[in-house]
Amino acid sequence: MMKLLIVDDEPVILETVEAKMRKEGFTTFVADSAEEGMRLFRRIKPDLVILDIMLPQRSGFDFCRAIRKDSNTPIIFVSARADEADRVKGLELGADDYVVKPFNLGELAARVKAILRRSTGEPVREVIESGNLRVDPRSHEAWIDDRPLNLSPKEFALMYFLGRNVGQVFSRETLLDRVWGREAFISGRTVDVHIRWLRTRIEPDPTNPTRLLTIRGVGYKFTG
Amino acid sequence: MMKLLIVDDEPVILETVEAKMRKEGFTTFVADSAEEGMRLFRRIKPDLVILDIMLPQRSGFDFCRAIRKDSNTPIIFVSARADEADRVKGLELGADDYVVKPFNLGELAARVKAILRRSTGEPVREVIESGNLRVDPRSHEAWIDDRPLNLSPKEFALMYFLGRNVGQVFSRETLLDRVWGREAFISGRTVDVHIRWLRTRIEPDPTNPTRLLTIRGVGYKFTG
DNA sequence: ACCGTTCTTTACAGTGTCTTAACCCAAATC
DNA sequence: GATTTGGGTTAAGACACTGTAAAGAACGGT
Repeated sequence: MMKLLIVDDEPVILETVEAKMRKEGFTTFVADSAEEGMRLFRRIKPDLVILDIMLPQRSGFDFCRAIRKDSNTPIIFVSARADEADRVKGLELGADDYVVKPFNLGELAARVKAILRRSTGEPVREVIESGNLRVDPRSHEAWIDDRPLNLSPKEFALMYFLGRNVGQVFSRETLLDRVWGREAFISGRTVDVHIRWLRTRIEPDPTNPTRLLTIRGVGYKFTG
Repeated sequence: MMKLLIVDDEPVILETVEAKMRKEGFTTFVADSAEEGMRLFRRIKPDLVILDIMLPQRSGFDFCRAIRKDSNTPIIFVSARADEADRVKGLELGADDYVVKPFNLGELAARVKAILRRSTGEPVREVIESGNLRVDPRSHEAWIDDRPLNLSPKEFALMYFLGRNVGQVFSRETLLDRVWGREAFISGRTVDVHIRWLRTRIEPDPTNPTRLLTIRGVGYKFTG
């Protein structure tokens, strides 16, 4: 999970921003001073920093410089002033974005996501080939012997995941966690159903599977 | 010695860029408005222009047009926005490169040198052809079978982007990020609408698309 | 200042997909 | 062999997602 460090000397800002970002699914850490922020930064190595430049004694700038000295961690500046000089100074110091108070929380969240998307790059999406099966996440298509299999979104996600981990057994819980997502509170039996559907697509005889196997009492595995 | 003309209305940018370029061994001239820039341009005939398109009253675009009217002097655009439409517009007007703020000074210098090195370099903007579809960013026109499509700016930007990435699926979020630009805080549904409009232009039967496909739960892709 | 174009939002309808629940069967356990 | 446990299978309702139209806002040109 992505970790955010939020540094601001106004408690109210700190709280509201933290609440919003938690709701958006980020893990948050907060600091109300540059010193505390720096300590936290070194310890938790956040994926992005939301930083109020107007901390006392211009220490926001110092903080930014300190971070930039030995990392490329994205920084979003937050400031009460629309002062152009400050803005430029901020960008020059290596800020990735700049938001002026009062700001919209949704907008801030959107910018955070946009930057994280950019900096971390898209997750590696590579084509999977296993026997006569081919799965291409970039075009979101899958084939068997060049015959397209029109998988539904979940079917595709499940197939892609199993295809990346050929031969490994996964419990229903693990599959729910990694294919459905952590927030999914879903009955484990749902997995069975999707497995069945996948079988009807990739197995010649879905009732006697040869590639998508059940390991009784454990889970499922794709043999390749 | 190579002469650079730098045009930007933000004094701090002007200063920092000028300082860097001098240090890199260029002779620099600066202007903080399009008018002043045009005067200087005629007098000193620089080898390259670094131009902020976001000058007041869109005069950056006008300036660019004016230069292109009677010279091939390379131009590097600098902009606060990553907006695809602007980018296309810029390339259409004859920009040789396009740098988005906040930019790294070293990177800017590198681009300047690269462009000057290939004085008769390869064009950055390329025509896209895919089946009977042709998209030309220089003239900002698109055709199907030589029949012009009269795309609106956003339609064009979207078509151009998808055309450069045939077969790849893009989420609404990604499209907003890469076609609309970083500053866009826009409902994802807007993408749907533009997709629909594009379909009415390039699909024989927009209700049953064959080239501009929906990947349910994921996004859209252009198959070519 | 007006008008036409383009962009964005919103609402609603239609439809594909997901999840659940129920029932049945097979395997393990006693 | 009876009982228990786990998985297969199916169908139906709930849900989420997209298509589409239309209205309002923003923009540019005259």
